[in-house]
Amino acid sequence: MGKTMSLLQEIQRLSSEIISADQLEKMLTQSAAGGAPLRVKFGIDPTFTDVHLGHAVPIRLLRLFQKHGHLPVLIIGDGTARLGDPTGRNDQRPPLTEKDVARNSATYLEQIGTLVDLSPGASEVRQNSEWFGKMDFFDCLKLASASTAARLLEREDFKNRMRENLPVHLHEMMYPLMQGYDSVQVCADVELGGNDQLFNLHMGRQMQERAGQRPQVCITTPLLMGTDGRKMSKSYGNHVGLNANPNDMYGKVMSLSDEGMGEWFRLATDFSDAEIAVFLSGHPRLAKDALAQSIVGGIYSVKAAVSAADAFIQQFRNNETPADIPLKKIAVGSYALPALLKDVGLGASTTETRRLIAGGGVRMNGTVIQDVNYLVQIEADGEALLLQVGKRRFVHVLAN
RNA sequence: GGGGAGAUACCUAAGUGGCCAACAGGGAUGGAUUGUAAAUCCAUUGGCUCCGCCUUCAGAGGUUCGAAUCCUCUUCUCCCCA
Repeated sequence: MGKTMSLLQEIQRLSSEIISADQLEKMLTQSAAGGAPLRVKFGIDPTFTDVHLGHAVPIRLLRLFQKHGHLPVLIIGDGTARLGDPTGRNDQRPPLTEKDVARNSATYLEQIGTLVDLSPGASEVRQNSEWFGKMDFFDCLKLASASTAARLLEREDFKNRMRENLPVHLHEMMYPLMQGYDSVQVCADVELGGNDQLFNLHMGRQMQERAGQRPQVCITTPLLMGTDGRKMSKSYGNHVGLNANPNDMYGKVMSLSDEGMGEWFRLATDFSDAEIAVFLSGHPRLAKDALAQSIVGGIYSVKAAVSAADAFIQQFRNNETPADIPLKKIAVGSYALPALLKDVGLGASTTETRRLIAGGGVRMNGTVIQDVNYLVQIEADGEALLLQVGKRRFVHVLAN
């Protein structure tokens, strides 16, 4: 009983809303008293390949359930991905091809696998095309009859879009129904999602009730804000990808604004509230270092985290060159510096690289070059040339 | 089906015949500084064979010495009516 209570508390710490906590407590108690493990559903849309730390919050919660003997049921939304979850979007997502979906699903599972044990028996992984692929148009109509236009339009982002005179497509309104139907198909006991998913999770309860099942408990988790305080999103460039290499991941976390640290500690690390308080009362840079190391350590290893921290100090505090610099081979000859920079991938256009040069952002073997017309000789047996743009883009150039 | 409004660079959003490669804000990038890729300040933000040239303002035509701005058609969206 005490064990159930502490699990419940841990769950509450990572969640923003539980519908309902009483029901969850009952389920946990029942399960602990020899009942079946809870089927904890978490759905992901393989719409793009990057899973970031924001997604990791519900995944961490999923792991918590798994650690206590419950069964994660992962739904790969390969059926729903064809239309795209409208949540948080001002316009609809472009539809994906089957190939995109397959590739994205694979990388998703790989990245989620860093946090949750996905082996058969420990988890269940399902694709919702399994049931949606079999449905014909009449089944689809039947699904649509499960809700009403008014009910679906209650959704926050639909309401907003209607108010702003932006399009809301009919198929988008099907999305919550499909997600709800997934819950019916896998007989979910609990469903997890970010707190923008509340509406969709509720739909699962309704549809299960309609189908004569026990309605699932819905748990939403707070959304982890991006490094700049806005919603974490790849398109804002403020995300920390789970597949980022340790050094990048460490650096990205270090770019988090000081104000965001408390929440990141709570949602993305295993530190207790007391430990977090100690960090936050100390020096912000040290606190952020601990945060970054903990995050990198959790996904990779403590060793990787320590070395990422060292590399970071070396590169940004001491302005030394990093250890791993990509090497580009290039034909022997004489190059205008802007064109050379562009050729080795340090800029998208010569106009851009010219600006960087003029702005004092380009170094060659450690020396700032501000002459836009500078000519570089690439010799057959010469030493590797070190090109640097800004503080973190380095390339070695060698004749091939 | 009828009537009206709209589509501008990564995003938001000005501009309604020349002063527009296009105001402003956000973001991004570079520089200075520091406690970090925090904060703050400054600069840059279509391309090129770069002190000049080329291609942009949903798409295609047209009017004009000259168009993001005017006209015609097309595509897409929103609103009102049916």
